[in-house]
Amino acid sequence: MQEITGLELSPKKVEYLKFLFKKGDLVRTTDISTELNVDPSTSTKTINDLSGSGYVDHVPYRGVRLTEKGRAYAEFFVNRHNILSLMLSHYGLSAEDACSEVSRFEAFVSKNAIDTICGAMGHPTVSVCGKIKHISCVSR
Amino acid sequence: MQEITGLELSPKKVEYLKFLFKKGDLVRTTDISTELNVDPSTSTKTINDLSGSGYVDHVPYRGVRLTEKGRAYAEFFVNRHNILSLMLSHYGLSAEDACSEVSRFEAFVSKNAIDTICGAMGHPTVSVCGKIKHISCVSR
DNA sequence: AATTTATTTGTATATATACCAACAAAGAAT
DNA sequence: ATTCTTTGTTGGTATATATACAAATAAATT
Repeated sequence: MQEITGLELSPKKVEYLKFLFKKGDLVRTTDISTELNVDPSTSTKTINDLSGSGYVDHVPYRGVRLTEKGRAYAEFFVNRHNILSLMLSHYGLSAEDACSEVSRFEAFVSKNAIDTICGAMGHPTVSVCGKIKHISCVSR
Repeated sequence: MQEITGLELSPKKVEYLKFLFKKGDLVRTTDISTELNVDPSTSTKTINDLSGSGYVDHVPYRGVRLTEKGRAYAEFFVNRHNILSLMLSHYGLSAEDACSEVSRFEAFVSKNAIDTICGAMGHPTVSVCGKIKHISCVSR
């Protein structure tokens, strides 16, 4: 498995993986389109992209699920979101504001930066948005 | 002058304004292309865009300068960069890492968030990247 | 089997970015 | 001042991302 830099995927694709991770198992492309407010054809196409680069397996007309690689990335993406939200909440942003602010820029924050921030925080396990796991977080 | 949300311009356009602000006066499109590592044709086109939306004045074959509006935005962009860099440096990132990390995502952080963070920091005047001014920073 | 629903494919649009080649203007040199 | 050189601009083309509508197709339901 290659190194995660954190900058591999566009903001939208990060959303897709986080949603698939949250749902856990086989997910229908229509569920994705509902959740992310896009046309079903859009989610199918994006899923095809993600499938082509190995993040998901897609059985047409059946559903989508994360690959091993996709799961690892999704897990990082969720942690990244939570760590950044926690950070912003330390500077006076409400949970909701922190969360929505982070959603806009999280795709552009590297794994290196997240590992460093996470270490400086003492590897917290709870954020304002959800729990934080530390599977892949290198101690710094 | 309309309210600044901070989300008006793309990352590249933010770079353009920050560079123009740094240079101060009339700037040649070629200087921009050199600084931002883009083709001269690219900088000319982008400047035309920025001119169309009122951020710069462009006299073809002569140069570019910020409008009043452009200057106000650029000033905010520089402050935003510095405040975010300072924030990341609080979590163990070096000045260079903080600065380059922030460069990637700063365009997606709202003025509201920056004002809040800035207030929580006690309106610092110095960052790891440069000085911070507080002209337009609403106290929170 | 027929109909309805879900999904995919094909085509199309919009934004942002950027390169190259062709052209125009400005400044310098004769 | 007319040419030469440098600088700057425009037009054409291309990529990546994200999106949607309409048509086609597969699956599920009656």
